[in-house]
Amino acid sequence: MNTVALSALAEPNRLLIVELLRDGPLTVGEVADRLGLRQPQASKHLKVLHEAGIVDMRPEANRRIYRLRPEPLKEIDDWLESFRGLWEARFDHLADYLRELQKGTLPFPFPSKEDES
Amino acid sequence: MNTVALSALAEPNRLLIVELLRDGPLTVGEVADRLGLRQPQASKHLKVLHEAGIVDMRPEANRRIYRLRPEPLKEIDDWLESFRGLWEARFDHLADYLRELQKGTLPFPFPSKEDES
DNA sequence: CATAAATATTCCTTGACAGGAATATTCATT
DNA sequence: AATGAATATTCCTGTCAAGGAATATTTATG
Repeated sequence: MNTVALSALAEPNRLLIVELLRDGPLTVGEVADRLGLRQPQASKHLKVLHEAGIVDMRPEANRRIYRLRPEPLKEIDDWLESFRGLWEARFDHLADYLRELQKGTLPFPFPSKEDES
Repeated sequence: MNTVALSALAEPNRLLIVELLRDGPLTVGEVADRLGLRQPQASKHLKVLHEAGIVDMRPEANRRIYRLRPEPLKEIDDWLESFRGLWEARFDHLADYLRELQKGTLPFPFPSKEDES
């Protein structure tokens, strides 16, 4: 998998920008206003998102309108698909599992997250 | 959304570690071997993944066995769900759309990605 | 043509992070 | 107790990314 899109999304303000653009295209100024960013930072973040292919841009007179592109997000989604089995494990045989657990015949009784240091 | 897991995954070696662990738990040494990393770097990356909640750890005598945790990945997956409409747009009304486009009544005939500088 | 609005870019500083090398820690084995 | 194996931690260094401030660029408008 490509880590370019992930790096771009790992910055909190950029993640918020992406969530904003989910509801439709916005100009730089609108993004800056709604997130309380200074204009140059909004421009810079949008530039990073653009270079990562996460947004489109189209000039409209004075302004620049940025719009979300689906492809990189879909790519991450596709990657996650190969992990979906992890949390979609079925509970059809939960009773059986617990029985085995009690007999102490199972290999991996991991501690819960909370038990760890 | 939380960016902790995203930051952890944005590092190429860590992303590879996660892909390795998809097929089952591994020790530090096994991770290092399979990715051609030095042991300390493997330990450090696993530490970051652990702090991000992406992996479990359980000591086994001399070794430490790391295992993937579903929760953070599922969290990202859930977040992406709100964007899925972007690439699952239906084409039922494509003909209508093209007709409107020809009449020049539509607001957003964006340039293609390739047209951009 | 001068000015203002919207946006991009540059420069600077600071903090985080990754890898390398060395060392510390923990546990099993003899 | 001494040694070795597996792992963690520390220290160092270089790189990179983010925000602030200032400035450049582009376009509309009077």
